[in-house]
Amino acid sequence: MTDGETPTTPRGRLDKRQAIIGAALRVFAREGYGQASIDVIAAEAGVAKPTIYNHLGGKENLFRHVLAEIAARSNAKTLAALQTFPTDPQDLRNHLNTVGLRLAECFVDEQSSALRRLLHAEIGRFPDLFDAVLASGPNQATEALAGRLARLANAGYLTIEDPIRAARQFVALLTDELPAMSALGTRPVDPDELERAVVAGVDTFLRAFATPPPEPRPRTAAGRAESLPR
Amino acid sequence: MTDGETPTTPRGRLDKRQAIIGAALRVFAREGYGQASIDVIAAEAGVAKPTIYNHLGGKENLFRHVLAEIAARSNAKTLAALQTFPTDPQDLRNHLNTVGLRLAECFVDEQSSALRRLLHAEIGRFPDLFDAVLASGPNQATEALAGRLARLANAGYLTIEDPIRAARQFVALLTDELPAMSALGTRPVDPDELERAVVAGVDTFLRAFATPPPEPRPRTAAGRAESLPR
DNA sequence: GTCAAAATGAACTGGCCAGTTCAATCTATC
DNA sequence: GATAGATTGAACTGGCCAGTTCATTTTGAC
Repeated sequence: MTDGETPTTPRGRLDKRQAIIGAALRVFAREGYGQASIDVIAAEAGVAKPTIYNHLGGKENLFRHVLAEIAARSNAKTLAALQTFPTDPQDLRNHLNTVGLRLAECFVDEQSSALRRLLHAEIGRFPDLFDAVLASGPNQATEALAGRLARLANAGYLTIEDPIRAARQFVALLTDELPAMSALGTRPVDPDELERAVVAGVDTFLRAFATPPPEPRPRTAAGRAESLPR
Repeated sequence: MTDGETPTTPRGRLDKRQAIIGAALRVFAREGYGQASIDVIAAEAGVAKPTIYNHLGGKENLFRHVLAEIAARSNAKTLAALQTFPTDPQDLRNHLNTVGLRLAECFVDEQSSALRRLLHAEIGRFPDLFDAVLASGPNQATEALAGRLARLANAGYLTIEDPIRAARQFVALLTDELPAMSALGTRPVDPDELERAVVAGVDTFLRAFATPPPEPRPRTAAGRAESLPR
């Protein structure tokens, strides 16, 4: 309706469904569940209102599909970021900084942030969604990360008793400043600030978990000086 | 209305205002801003609807007052918890565990959690509230905590370059498991689990920031064994 | 006891929205 | 080009709710 000529919604396709979910994703993320209007979603999808009810039952069902979609996308992004995890621990700190930066970028990603906001907002109305998203997303990422950390520990580069906990703490250290920096994902993040936060998180992580190098001076952790901008 | 006999709302007092804010706090926390109904708030406060509009302008104004109230309470609780921070660093780990547990209890507190949920949910509608609450709450706590940490560092018990960052990371390590454990504050937390999470956070914090004691055996940190359930 | 200010309740307005209905139109396929 | 199924627009129902009005009652102070 808003632009009847654009080929983005080819009017009559069976992928109306995708258009609907995409539009619903945007509108829910923008306005929240309660304030989102089906009419607005229909308009934004370039679709008639009854079509929505044909494809996906009602508002609640639509919302569940949307959350599942965002969760799947965010999870895929995060797991992809973990692929860059160092197996070769030459210059472990730099590798961790790199993978940490990718994880942090996943964290401040617009859709990830929207997902977190929606979960917080609607946990009263949809208590089950929280556990479902947790299981399908962060828990998998934590497991994957824990496996990578365990390999490094096993090879002697890190000293870790509980890899799951270490993985959670790694993420916690990486992301603790990000909500404030991005205003819960509603404003863009300065890449430099993001990198500084990541470097700080990796630094503390290595302080806690790096195995001291074989040289007889384990008291001063290796390569920490150049990572502190101020 | 619901209980016309109770002396909690003495009908006709000027503290109607407090009753209104209290009820609004509960209803907003329970239902969110959009779904909360002024009629319900009025009923729950034992007050007529026009009274709400007399005391506090409209729904939006009421919401802002409510958030200010929760933020102030949570902040006060947190700062009080920080009073127990160790100045005497005998058995630093145990002291940090204690103060960490109090901080974690503040974090999972019903009102703190509700505040976080409401901020996440309504940051689109009330973008200013996020920064306001941040400034009035967590930032003050971080400053206070940083001061305490700096004293310990200055006395040689911790090795900290940036106390503010260390304070943020301390809190991040303490709280990283809590949202999942408490389902964003919507279900009670097992005190044992809470303590275990705190002990784990403090352990990693000390690994990263504790200055090694003068004794020659710093590798096995004291009192860590009993804190690992699995 | 009197009186003014505050509180009450009940009704009312205007607006928004989920979900439905239906006749007309489009689309793909054969 | 005929047909079945999807799509459309538009109107409609029923419900919820913010905010207002007003005549009546309650309250506290004097």
